[in-house]
Amino acid sequence: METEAYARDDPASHSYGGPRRRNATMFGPAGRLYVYRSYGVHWCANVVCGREGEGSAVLLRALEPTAGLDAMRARRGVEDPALLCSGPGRLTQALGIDAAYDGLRLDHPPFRLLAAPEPVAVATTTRIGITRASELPWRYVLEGSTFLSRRPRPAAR
DNA sequence: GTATTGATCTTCT
DNA sequence: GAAGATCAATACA
Repeated sequence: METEAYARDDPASHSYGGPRRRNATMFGPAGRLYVYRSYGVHWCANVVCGREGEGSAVLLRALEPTAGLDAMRARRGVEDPALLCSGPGRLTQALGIDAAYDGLRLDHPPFRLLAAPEPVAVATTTRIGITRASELPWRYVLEGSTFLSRRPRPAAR
């Protein structure tokens, strides 16, 4: 439901400044998962894209829980589906993703790659939660979704 | 309702 | 020793 793009020549990106130990996965081949520790508390998951050595990735900021709701609730300790995966740290906690998943291919188990069921309406906004280059319009959300990391409104009434 | 802060890890200076 | 692609609890209006 919500993603953010990070590029090589992007001051907010981990790949900014070239390959290092932590961001090695970002510079690997596309289609892998890049997992890192955020603020010492959360895990964040990215999909590596671009060519090998390019160092770009897409941060998964929110998704709509459609399966395994009970497992997600157990891991999160939250009931409301709208709060299960609405944020990068929440998302990884709900899915049980940690450093062990860093570098894994998304087209191999335990993951699966599926085609989008239908065209979706995507809105573009500025990025969130970063201190550098936050003005770049590289955040992409599903139009009208109620599962975003920052709600547009407390449900129209 | 908005604003502030603690938690606590990895990397970099 | 500081900063950071965050979250949730607490403080304040």
